[in-house]
Amino acid sequence: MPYDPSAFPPFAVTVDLVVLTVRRHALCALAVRRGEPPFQGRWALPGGFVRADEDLAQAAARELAEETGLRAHDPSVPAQDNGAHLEQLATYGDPKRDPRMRVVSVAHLALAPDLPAPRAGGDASNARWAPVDELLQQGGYGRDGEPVAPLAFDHAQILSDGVERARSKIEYSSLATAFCPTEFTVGELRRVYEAVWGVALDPRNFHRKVTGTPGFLVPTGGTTTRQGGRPAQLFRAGGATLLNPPMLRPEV
Amino acid sequence: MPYDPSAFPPFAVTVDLVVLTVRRHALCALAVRRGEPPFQGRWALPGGFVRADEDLAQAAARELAEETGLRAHDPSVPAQDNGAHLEQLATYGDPKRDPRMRVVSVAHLALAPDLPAPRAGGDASNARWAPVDELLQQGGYGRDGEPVAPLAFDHAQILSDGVERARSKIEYSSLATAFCPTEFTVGELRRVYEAVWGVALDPRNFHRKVTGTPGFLVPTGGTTTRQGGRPAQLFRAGGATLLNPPMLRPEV
DNA sequence: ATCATAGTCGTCTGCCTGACGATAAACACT
DNA sequence: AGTGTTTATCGTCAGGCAGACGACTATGAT
Repeated sequence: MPYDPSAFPPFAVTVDLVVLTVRRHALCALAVRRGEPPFQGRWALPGGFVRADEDLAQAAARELAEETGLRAHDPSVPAQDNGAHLEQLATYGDPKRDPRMRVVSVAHLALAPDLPAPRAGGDASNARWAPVDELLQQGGYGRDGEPVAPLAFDHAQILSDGVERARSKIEYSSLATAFCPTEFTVGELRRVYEAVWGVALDPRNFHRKVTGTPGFLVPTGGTTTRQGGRPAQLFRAGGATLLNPPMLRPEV
Repeated sequence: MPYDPSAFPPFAVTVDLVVLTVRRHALCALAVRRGEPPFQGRWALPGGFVRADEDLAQAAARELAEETGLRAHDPSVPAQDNGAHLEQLATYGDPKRDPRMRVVSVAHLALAPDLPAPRAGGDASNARWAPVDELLQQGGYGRDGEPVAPLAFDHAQILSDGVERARSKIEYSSLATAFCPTEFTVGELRRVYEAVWGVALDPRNFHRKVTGTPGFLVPTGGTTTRQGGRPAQLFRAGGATLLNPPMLRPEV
């Protein structure tokens, strides 16, 4: 095909973000309320246009910072604090996914520790952490009794893909620690797995597995009783990124 | 951010293909020679612009058919013959990746059985299957003694990501069968794993593993001696897509 | 003091893998 | 026909790891 600038159609390119966190034992995603049509008033994933001089990862990191104040974890700086994990998820380009024009969206997945209230342009009522089950259920009523509308555009599909990616990725990587604060206990880490997978795990076997995997956890020396019960050792995430053998997700 | 058509820059969107196959015990990728600048005369991955009314997967399937004659496997039709596996790989959007203009490329990964000669616009000299090691090595000389130039654009990165995806995906899925003809032997399947991973596997343990995994292989009843030696049973790919427990890749 | 809660250490059993011996069935020679 | 070579296939054994679960420890709440 010879090069002809008129031979290709112009696209708008956006990044959309699936920002996941664990709050109150539930896997939650960041949702923002749309202020203008289409889908005005509906919840959607945060996102925005990629700028002319911007890489895709930069655009995703910028949007993440704008929506949450989080800085993305630079993979070259292992021991960075309070940064979210950010990775490209997939790209969605159905010709009809945006009724206005042809938009290709490069979705990214961010995993963040539990945060204070979100902010969207300073307006808290237009951004919230919602349990992913609630965001993904079609119709019906949420836990507060209000009717639930499906997410705008194809964002339910994107969110679903992001959740699936997170579920499988914590199996074979140490990424579950991205949901935890800098220092955390084995029990807190276990509750992350339980929230993301939606299952109950045996505390004894889990403890044996994570403390026995070299490089996964580094003890800080401190202890805490913030969960009640016997004081628990505090750990930081170790240098290992890949878990081998992986953490096994129970059947069904 | 209010909607303003002038607020976003226009992008060109392309699909690039990493088409992998196993030939003569080596993992090979399809490369095409560029006929015009930039990178004129250099090898590149096949690809092209996404059309105005086309989904990304459609565009990838169209390019795959144009370059190889392969039809992409429709995931909803399990027992389809001679179709290639096609999946989205990742999206590359560095502002400077194409010197002409801002191009975002949605790379796709295709796994195909060994094919006759490739064709690129009917001209065989402009398309070839090349061992991925050869395409990825920087400079130096290929096996035929000719100097090796790096792939055009960021295609070395894309190819490298595609190979890594294929290597990890055959661990926990039955995708290795996508490299095989419709009917194949356990030994042929083992040689696929050996070529993709670049390791030697124990034939006895491999045989035990694949024949013992329910749904992976279905015996057709026939046998063949095309590999020499004792006749081997022929199999077809079974319905299972996920391998649990996975096939373990040897260390190092 | 007693209870509830959470954390930590052990034990046992079964499954899976890696290492490897042994046999089987073809073909290519002599 | 016999011998060697090649590939396929079955078996055995030991070690590692996961699931199930018992036991004990150290807090705070009542």
